[in-house]
Amino acid sequence: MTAFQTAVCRLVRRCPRGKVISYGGVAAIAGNPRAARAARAVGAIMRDLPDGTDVPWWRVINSRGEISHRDIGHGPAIQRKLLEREGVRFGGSGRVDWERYGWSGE
DNA sequence: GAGATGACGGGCT
DNA sequence: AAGCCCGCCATCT
Repeated sequence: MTAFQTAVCRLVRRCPRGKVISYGGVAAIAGNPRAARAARAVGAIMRDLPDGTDVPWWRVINSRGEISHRDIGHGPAIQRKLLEREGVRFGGSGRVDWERYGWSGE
């Protein structure tokens, strides 16, 4: 475990149910000054999380408020269901209301 | 240490 | 609106 991974995981674990945050946001709150760029690294960490982890990785989405994964097919469906189960509503364009569900680290 | 990689972001077409 | 491209970061080879 690197220091960066530890910081990111600790932060995401604090994200409350029914809330979401962007990859860039995680990097920023985790203390990375180049958040917009470090976002990629955050994604890599989420990707490597094992099943049964205590890190709510599904609450981490892209800056547009949608489930990204760039270009996958069925992966997003699982994440979306997990979020909807917590009360997060998706708009017609498949996006969440950032103002309503966004988390800023409190 | 150099090159490749990708759950990203932002800007341009 | 949808897609493409480029830049940067942490990691892995």
